[in-house]
Amino acid sequence: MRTTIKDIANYTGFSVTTISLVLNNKADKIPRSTKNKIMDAVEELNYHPNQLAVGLVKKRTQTIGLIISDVSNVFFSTLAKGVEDSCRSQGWNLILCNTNDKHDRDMSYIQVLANKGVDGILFCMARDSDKKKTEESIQLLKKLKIPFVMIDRYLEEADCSSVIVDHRQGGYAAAKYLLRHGHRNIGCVTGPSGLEDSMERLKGYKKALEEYEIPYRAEFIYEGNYDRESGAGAVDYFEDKEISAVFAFNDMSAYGVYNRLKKRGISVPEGMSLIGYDDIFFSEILDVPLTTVKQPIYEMGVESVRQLIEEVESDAGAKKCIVFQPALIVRESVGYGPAYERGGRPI
Amino acid sequence: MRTTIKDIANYTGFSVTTISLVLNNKADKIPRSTKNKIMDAVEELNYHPNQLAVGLVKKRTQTIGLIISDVSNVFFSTLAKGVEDSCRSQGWNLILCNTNDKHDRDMSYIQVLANKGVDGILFCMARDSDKKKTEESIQLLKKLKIPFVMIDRYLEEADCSSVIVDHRQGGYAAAKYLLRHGHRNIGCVTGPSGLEDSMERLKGYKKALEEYEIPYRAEFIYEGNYDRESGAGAVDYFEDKEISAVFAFNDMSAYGVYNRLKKRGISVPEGMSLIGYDDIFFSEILDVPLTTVKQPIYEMGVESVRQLIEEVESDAGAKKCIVFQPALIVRESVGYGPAYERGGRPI
DNA sequence: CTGTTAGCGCTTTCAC
DNA sequence: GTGAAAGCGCTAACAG
Repeated sequence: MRTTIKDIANYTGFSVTTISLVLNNKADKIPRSTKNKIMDAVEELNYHPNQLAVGLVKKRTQTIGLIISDVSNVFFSTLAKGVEDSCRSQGWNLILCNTNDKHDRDMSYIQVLANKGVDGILFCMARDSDKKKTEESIQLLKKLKIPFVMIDRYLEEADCSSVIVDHRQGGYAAAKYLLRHGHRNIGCVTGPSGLEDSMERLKGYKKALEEYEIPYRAEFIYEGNYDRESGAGAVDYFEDKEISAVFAFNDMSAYGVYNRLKKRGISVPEGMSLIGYDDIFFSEILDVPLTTVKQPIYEMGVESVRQLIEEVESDAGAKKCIVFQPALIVRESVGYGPAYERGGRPI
Repeated sequence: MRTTIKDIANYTGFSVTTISLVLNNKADKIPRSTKNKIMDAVEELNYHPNQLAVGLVKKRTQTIGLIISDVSNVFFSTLAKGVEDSCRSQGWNLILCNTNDKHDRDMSYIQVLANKGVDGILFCMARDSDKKKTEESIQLLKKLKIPFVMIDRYLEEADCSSVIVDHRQGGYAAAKYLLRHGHRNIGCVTGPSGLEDSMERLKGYKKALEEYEIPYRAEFIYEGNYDRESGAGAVDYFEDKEISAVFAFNDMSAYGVYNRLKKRGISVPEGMSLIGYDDIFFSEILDVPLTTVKQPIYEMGVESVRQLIEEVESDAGAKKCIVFQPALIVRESVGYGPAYERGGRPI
């Protein structure tokens, strides 16, 4: 049997109250000598409070839940790492929940976590969530009165904290970098048109064009699916479009672009400039290291925990939307375009 | 305030005992009518038992802890996915613990998990654990009487369950595949000589040579560090060794080999055959897709949970060492060697 | 068939 | 300064 607080009481001759008091640093009026005796006994009997009992009475467990779709996806595993590191450093624990992007698992995990008495939830909503499902999740969370912060998703209506990245800025930075290098006809390989992050990147791209007073041309946009095939398909599609650079909305499709170009004997960056998004680990080690846009995923994990704990500890607290800026990672896949040679307008 | 069992009792007019009985399916003698009333009330008041209270009295939490060094490492995130999936399907939960390979974090997490009342622990020991530290961890686990299964590490002495992969077999399979393709002079790029998995792969390699009655030549072995640089260094080292194939002990170093060969104008598999180990995701999408050895990591996660839960539920139960066999994934990086053309001895 | 009661291990109010 | 006692929400003997 584990040592309990009673054991310490018996062993030292004090009451459980006294033990509890000194263990919880509420022992203003208890003399050093008593404290010492108790601490010695704790050490000697190797006492560690049963956190189930503590949680039951304090209604705090120092535990949070992380709901994501799939830890084996590098985005989420990086996030989870940040979350876990942040938890540990503050003495908290983490319950991991994979939903495989199923909304009903979101729902059931929220309930399970509530039953386990987590103090808060970090919530990456399932991708299959439409407006109604989203609302349902949020509603449940609110009914259960569990503090939560949404990750990678911002909801105007839902009064809650979010940690997101500014994809528009990411798209803008990528496009502008290309423009500054003298590219004017820039093809895009987007993600599925339903996804907000893809749409935002596109908006950023448009904004950069506007700044350069270059008309937006729909035929330069190829709707992809964030996979290699999309990249390859885009190259075929762009064949007759006189494009000097491609902005792929993620590295996977950038890689597809790269391979298909190579197959056609077009080299990067000489024959075509290429920029990606995500900075997945092999982007750095390709033959032509990929210039790309990196999201501070780990930091988002860390920050979301900070925000969540703050809300937990202050009971509610101010809801915030924390926006992270992606960073342009310059490597070797972008060269100078025609406008640059003609005396472009580098800012 | 959350609905409690008392609320259900008041609402229905029955006692908490009766409620508890029907909720726990121990209500043999309770009439349908009563049951129905209770279930209706449960539904209506949206009652969910507080698992902290349940855990406190039952001494079971349906929760396990997973101690690994780093979720953001793809090996562990894949494992974690298997573990979590397996937990969910059985109604269990998972507390995730990252140690960054620090032994003292192993120790503190074990204690924390115990305090939280987990029913068992899946334990990937920190890499920095020497014999003494290893013993210390195991000792603690045993003192705490927490069922645990070791992952990726087998300890003869420690009477406990393990889930491991047969790296010797992996090394054997890779080497034999090369031999069957007519290669006789096969270079190896190993991992650090201290790591057991690397040593095991080497033993498998030797065993295959023996089977073919080919003398083992120490100069064909290049000690690497599981990184790209190791692969590049190996190519330089092998330059004057008349080797027709390289067995890299992981895909990262295989990739290093591949790149350096390319730089030297040697093509794979025409100029040199190459085989890797791990099957990391980009091995498949390289220009020359890499033939490699794949560990069933996800399945190991699933299986380790199965074993752990079995031990938890049977109180102790039989300790087992579950050995997984790696699989050879044949792609395009291995060609035929000199012995094959001279009429080799394919089995 | 159902209810009373005694905990599980802890915190906290209140009294001495 | 310290302790008795109530109670967190639940389960499980034991009665009846």
